[in-house]
Amino acid sequence: MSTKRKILLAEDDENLGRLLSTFLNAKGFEIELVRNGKAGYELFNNPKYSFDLLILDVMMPEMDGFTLGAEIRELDKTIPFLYLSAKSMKEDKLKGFGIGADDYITKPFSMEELLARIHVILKRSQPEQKNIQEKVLVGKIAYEPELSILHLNDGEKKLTTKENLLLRLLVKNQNELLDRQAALRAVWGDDNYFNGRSMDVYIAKLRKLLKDDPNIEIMNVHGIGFKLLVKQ
Amino acid sequence: MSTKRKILLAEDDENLGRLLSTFLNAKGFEIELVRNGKAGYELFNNPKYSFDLLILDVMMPEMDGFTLGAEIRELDKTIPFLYLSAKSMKEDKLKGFGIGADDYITKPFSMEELLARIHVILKRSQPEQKNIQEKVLVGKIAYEPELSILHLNDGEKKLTTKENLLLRLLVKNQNELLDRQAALRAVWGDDNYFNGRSMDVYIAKLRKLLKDDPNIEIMNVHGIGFKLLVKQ
DNA sequence: TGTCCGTGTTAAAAATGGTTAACTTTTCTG
DNA sequence: CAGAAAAGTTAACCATTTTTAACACGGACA
Repeated sequence: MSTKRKILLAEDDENLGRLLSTFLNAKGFEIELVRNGKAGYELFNNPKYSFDLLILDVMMPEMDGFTLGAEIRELDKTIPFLYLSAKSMKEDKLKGFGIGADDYITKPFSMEELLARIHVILKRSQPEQKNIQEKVLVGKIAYEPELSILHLNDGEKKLTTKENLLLRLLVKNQNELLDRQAALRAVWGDDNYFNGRSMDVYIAKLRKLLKDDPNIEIMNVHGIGFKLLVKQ
Repeated sequence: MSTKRKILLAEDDENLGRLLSTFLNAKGFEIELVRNGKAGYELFNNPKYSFDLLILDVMMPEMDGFTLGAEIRELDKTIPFLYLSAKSMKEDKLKGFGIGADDYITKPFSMEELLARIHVILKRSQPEQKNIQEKVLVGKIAYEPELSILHLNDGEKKLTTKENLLLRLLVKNQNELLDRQAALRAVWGDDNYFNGRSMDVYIAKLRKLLKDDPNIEIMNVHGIGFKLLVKQ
């Protein structure tokens, strides 16, 4: 599981700052909020922190967003940042892009649009190169989710699509509850009764496969879901 | 600096189309202009062309921009595209981003802003990449899509049209899912039952050819599509 | 303690895919 | 332009994957 994306938010408007902070936090980001450009510059430079994205208000006290963006660009040629601005004058936008911003959003904007644009930037700026070699250890059984392969005592077992999707979910939630409905929607797209019975069939199949390691157990939580228990 | 960046512009408004075309041309891009979604899809699919960026109008005859973007995204997971739209309704924007667009620009916009946003996208989108070059290595097998040639252990194999189109798609989506219907529409133009069976026959042929490298596998994803797995 | 509901398990049915070969269409070539 | 060769499609048969059905079990709760 990947770690949280860290965002430096420089916004002097207290309300907007708190609002954005809370919203993005709820969406799974880690936010550091500063109230002026100078503080933003210092935090960016503080070696204890490192960020995946910067969101800069254009108009701020101490040091405006354009200056901040430019100074940061001097230090880091690739870190993505975007501007929030009350003005929508063309020259400002062009100035922002000229400094090297990845986006320029004018207020008022919808939270959801900001979120969508953040995702676009992160997708392009850190292309997680998919490693199909990735191997996960489930107990002492090796599992290659990208290749749908389980390495058992008596050789490799090629998993079917559904087996693989379900096992992947269970492993991702190792030792935590995997909600029944959530799993159904993720694997079958719909949580109706029949898909539920299909899933139960697949749970049985996986249990049979995972019997290889006696410390692994797929536990049922009555009426709620399943839990893949891996005892050390 | 490499060759000119190629842009596919899908815009039904004749004036705007010509204007954009001329402007971007003057800025050093090579533009292919089409007037509806269907033509856009066909040009994108034409193996004689390859693009660095797509600019899609949302409202177009034959096939709207959203559908076009979605169909293209099925065939190519990484090609960047952006929307131009007269509407500025939030849901539309979110729909556009949801499909995988890199930007969503509402009319009227300034040419200079469009240009700035194009540069941002091109800067971030991997220039080294899956855009098929002259010669590609699939595992240790060399493949020349333009010439329909596969370099196998025992000499060159000249591929037929269908073999080549299908392999090209698989290679472009290397290690990612190639949707069954999308592939059928791209290669056969229609995803009816019989074309599906034809494709299965061609998958079998390609498997036989690719057996040359044991690290290559065309995996089926039941009911969904195929995945060309290339293990290093 | 009996009944309901959710789950466990197995088997059969249905859907989808793999492969080969026959057949049809297209392209090449004399 | 005819015949051959190549390419593409359809058919048939078998294998694999997924869904559905059937029956059993066990916990929750009146």
